[in-house]
Amino acid sequence: MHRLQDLYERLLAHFGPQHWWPGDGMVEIVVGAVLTQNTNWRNVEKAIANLKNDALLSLTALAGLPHAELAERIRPSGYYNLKAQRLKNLVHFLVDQVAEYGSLTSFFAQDLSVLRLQLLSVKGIGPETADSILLYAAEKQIFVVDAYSYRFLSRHGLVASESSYEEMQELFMDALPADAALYNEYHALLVCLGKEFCRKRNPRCRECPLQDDLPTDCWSE
DNA sequence: TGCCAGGCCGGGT
DNA sequence: ACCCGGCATGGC
Repeated sequence: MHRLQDLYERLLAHFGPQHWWPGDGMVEIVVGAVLTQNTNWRNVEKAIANLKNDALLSLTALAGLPHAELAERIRPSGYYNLKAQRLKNLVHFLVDQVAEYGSLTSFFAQDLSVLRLQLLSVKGIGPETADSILLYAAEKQIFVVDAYSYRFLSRHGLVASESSYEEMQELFMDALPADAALYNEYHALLVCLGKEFCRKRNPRCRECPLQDDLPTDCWSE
């Protein structure tokens, strides 16, 4: 068994299943993926609630909403002008795809690598956002790498020096069975671990469930 | 109080 | 090909 599989089992045993984005709809997942860029999820929830309360959580509603009104709704998630534009870019792209393929589900049924390149071509959609959409909305077998993933791999000596996003992604995907549900949980567990034990100078770092495997006290540094 | 959160882009070396 | 500033709110 690969080291990364063992670490996964331990994280799962400690934190339990996280069940990220369990079925609130593809549009909500897509919107959340953009809004959570470098932003606390709690702030994103407020923004999504604003949209949901006004029945704006659909591609057509979002596409027809003026920039200022969208920005106002998503204000709590931060970078609201920037994200309003990025959401617009993505929504317009998806509306075009729905027009061509008939539905979001049909569009997402395409080949993974094709979808990924298309998403990355939308301004404001980078690797992590694209992969989050692919994994959590399209349910593709793709591992989502984030800031925690690098610290995790680095701290456990699984990457020598700074690696690219794609290199770290390959590391996980080569070590694990190709399983979207597994990738989903693993990513969520890493975020969970990071939130609790990866804060800089966190005095609770010795309570980290993986502390036994670590050479020093705090694996965040 | 200051620091940070589930990044990405554009301009400068 | 990297490095860096900008983007912005809410929570601890």
